[in-house]
Amino acid sequence: MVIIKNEFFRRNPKLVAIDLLGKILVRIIDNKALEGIIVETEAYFGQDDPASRAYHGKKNYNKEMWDDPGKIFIYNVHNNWMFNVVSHEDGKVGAVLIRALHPLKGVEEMMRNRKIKDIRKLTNGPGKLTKALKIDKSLSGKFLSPKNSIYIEDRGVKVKIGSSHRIGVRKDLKEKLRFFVIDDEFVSR
DNA sequence: AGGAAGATCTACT
DNA sequence: GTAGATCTTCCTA
Repeated sequence: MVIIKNEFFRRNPKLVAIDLLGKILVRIIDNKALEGIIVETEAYFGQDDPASRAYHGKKNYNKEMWDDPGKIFIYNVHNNWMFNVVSHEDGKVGAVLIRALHPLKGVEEMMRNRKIKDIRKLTNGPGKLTKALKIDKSLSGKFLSPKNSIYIEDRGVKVKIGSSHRIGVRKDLKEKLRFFVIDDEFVSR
């Protein structure tokens, strides 16, 4: 039961993406905890990464990526909120996108937020998990912290990790930057 | 004012 | 499994 500190995110986003698998994302709503194991992530770099939001330089909608590691960065795509954590070494730019969770606690609450009954479709995609956990733009720019009702814990869960190219990306890098837990049914696709 | 977006849902072959 | 409609932010003009 260790809450992850901001320093965890002060390194290459690829390493952060790998290390986040098996960690627990905790979201507090009305004093109740909604929890899920992180089972799918993607790493994004800065201006040399054509798939990154930061590729075209600093803009209003992406400026958080230049901020300190550990900050939450949220953007909207097709009416879906994408949940990222700013991750980079000093002087660089980058973020890790959380793509899927394996629900642990507060499942009833999440189903109500999503208005569905099938648990397997509850949090198996980036836009789905933000709705289930009531994450939206208002959290963008805040740090992961119990103070802000959202944080990540390490409970020592061990997972088998696989990798692939990123999803939905038009111009991907050669490197494989999507990481997921092997044999977990909550991984998207 | 117009358009595009790292997705999701639904309805099928 | 794949294909097509969807509809909200936020960008560029």
